[in-house]
Amino acid sequence: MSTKLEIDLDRSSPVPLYFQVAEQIAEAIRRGDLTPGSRLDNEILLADRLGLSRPTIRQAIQYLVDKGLLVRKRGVGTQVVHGQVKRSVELTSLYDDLRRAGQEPATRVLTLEPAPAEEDVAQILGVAPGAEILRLERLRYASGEPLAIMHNWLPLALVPLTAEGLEERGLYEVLRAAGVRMRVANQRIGARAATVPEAKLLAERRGAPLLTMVRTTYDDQGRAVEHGSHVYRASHYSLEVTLIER
Amino acid sequence: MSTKLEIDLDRSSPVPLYFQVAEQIAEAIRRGDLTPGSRLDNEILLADRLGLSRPTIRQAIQYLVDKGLLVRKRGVGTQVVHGQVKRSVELTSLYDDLRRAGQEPATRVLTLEPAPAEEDVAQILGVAPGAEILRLERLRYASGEPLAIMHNWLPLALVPLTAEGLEERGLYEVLRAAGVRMRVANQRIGARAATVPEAKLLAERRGAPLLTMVRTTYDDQGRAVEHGSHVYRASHYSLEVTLIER
DNA sequence: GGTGCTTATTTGTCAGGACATTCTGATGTC
DNA sequence: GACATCAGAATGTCCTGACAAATAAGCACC
Repeated sequence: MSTKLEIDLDRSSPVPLYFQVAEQIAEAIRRGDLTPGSRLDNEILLADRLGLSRPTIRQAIQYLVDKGLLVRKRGVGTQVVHGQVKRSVELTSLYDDLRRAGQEPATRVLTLEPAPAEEDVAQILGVAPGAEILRLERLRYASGEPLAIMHNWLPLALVPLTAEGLEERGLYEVLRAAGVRMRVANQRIGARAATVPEAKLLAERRGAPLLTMVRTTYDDQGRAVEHGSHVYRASHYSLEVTLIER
Repeated sequence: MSTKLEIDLDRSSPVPLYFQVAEQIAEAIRRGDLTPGSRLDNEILLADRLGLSRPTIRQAIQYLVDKGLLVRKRGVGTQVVHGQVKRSVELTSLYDDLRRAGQEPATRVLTLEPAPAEEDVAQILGVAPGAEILRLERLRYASGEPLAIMHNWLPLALVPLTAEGLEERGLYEVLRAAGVRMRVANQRIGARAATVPEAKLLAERRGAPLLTMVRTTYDDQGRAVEHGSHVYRASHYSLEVTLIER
């Protein structure tokens, strides 16, 4: 199976060589040039052909193995995985997900104000109880229908937020644009029946099943940057997660 | 912050050196010898002190960065993350989760029989429509209370399953013990109201909110090894997921 | 006193080589 | 014909060495 797999390298580019290789292999898989189950040339041959060292090739392949596109087996070789692996787990927001799905999302900001931190939220965000934090409440629509009620709490000094900005872009996008580098998120996903006010906001019956998600996001340094408690209309939304075991 | 951080290496052990280093650093973090925010010695110094090369040290650190325990910054150094990062995402089953939480789980096998594959399941598992596959239906209890109804479909030739085996161990444990190496899982999580038969089995009211999960698990090669459709009592269970962005 | 430049430190990337381990298939033996 | 043994091939681990890029701190200059 010696698919010749053309790879162009640009040594003057600031993009690392291993990443250039990885992207072009991934692209070949997406395009179908590399079919599931087909074997890649061995690392030494690849390195030789591209004029790179074996560690660089290994780094490229390792990157794709971590993303779940390739499988390595010692003594055998490297293969493209069978089966359609969806895109890997990412730190995305509901807004991003909806946009990717082609449904133009809309947001109504219900609350955006500083407020003293309740004890539990204060502990999660790592601030003193009673300290001022930003409280944010939004209603998210997709295709004109209400979809989710979203509560968020953020450290006050983090980033300047405006209602206008939050109605045009997702919270994550705003944070990222402001230079916040989110790295770890802890999510607890559950379900419960809608209360009367929730039902009213979401155009559901009282008692309708809601999907709930409580999430805390940490940055680079492990500092909490956002804590959110959201409810989704189960009839209109579900969450997708892909797990990859290393 | 020159925490001395003793690390013993056993060069005669078959355990890779980078892994020995990684485990002992992780252990030091767990023990509290390395406090959140503290900086590790730089890679070159570490390599020197342990008599290892820098790539080996880097591999050890990279392993822990991927697990979310450490953070690297160019020009700055490597730090232990602030904040309690729960254990990383893993391919675990409900059974494993319950056992870890100290609740002795119990299982009642309702159905365990070969059956012709419906079209949708056949496509997911990659077999011909109408081919024989194994259909499995279980009721899972925790602390004596019913918790979940679990439907699974598996390729017939995969592994011999017995009702006795499945009442003593989780499905994942049985599969793993039989040499199946699961690597990727795709989960869709949602919620809906309980139907009457579901409510009866789970000791809930009709219409009670249920957490639903549809999952397909793939092995090493990307072949589907299991497809499941489960419902959980939302009042008694929630899912936890940790995302790490690389 | 503040601003911009320089410099030291640290991780990121890359090269090339050596040996170990594991898996597959072929070969040989009983 | 079935089983054990062996050789080849591929990835896994580990080494040494070098330069690049980003960050932070100190320093000179205005």
